[in-house]
Amino acid sequence: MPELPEVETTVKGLQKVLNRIFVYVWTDSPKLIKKPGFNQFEKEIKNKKIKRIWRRGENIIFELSDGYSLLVHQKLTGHFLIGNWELKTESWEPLKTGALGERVNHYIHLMFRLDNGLMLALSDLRKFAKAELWKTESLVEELSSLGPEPLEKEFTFNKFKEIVKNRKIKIKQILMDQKLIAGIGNIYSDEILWRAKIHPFESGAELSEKELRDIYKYIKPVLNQAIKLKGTSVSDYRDIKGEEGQFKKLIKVYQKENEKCSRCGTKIKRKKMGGRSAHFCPTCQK
DNA sequence: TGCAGTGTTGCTTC
DNA sequence: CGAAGCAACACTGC
Repeated sequence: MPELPEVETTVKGLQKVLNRIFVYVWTDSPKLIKKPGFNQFEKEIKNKKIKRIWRRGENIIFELSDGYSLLVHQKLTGHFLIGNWELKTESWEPLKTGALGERVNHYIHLMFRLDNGLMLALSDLRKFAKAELWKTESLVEELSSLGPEPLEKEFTFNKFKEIVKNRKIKIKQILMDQKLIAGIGNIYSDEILWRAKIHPFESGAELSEKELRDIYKYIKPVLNQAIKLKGTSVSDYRDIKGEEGQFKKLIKVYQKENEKCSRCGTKIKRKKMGGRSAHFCPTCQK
């Protein structure tokens, strides 16, 4: 599910577990806990208080007491749910209700019981999501290898130009590379480039100053608008209340192969780029 | 029925 | 060094 707007939406929803304490953790896929092993994870996270919940790129970070931080990356289909359902002695009884009903239950692979009785659950159809428990200090250092946050003031046009210029890789790949710019993925790179009228296969080094300005001009507005609409729902993505994101109404090219470009009527094309799909209008994106 | 495609990342290979 | 391919997994849709 997640690119910056979806993760931002999730982080906002998660604020309601601020100051809560982890009292119990359950998983049916210990493999999703990458650091440390599950047993140690369980031992260390117990009784830690959630002091701050924030986002860096597509990563969700729960800053905990005693100098620990829990990092969750939702990858393709992960999403958090908060509920007040009960824990039975023998088995967990996750959501009886909810946007996707029983379907959701089946995909919950990690659950935390909080000190006020609420459950914090991670649902993840494809099981690509990861959770890691770090010492906050080393996590901060780790995260510093990510590119700048595109919505921060410091992400100026000059900064953007510096990142793109002289890079021979395709502009869409530059936008999606988390080490260059953090938080933009397949959907929003397609959407930004359509608005800027730039072909996704254009190499960064070959873009003119004007073209760079056109791209830059749309990065923040597209992301901000998507945040306002709580992101884009593709298949299983839901916000923390189980609601779908509404940005899909404003999607112009992503997954719209063979539909007409709303600007010029040409059929939208899909073309492979390194195992992913790029969607674009072959007429207005040059 | 089978296979290509799906929001991401990270490893291996050339 | 870069780029490409593929694997992690489960499901949908043509």
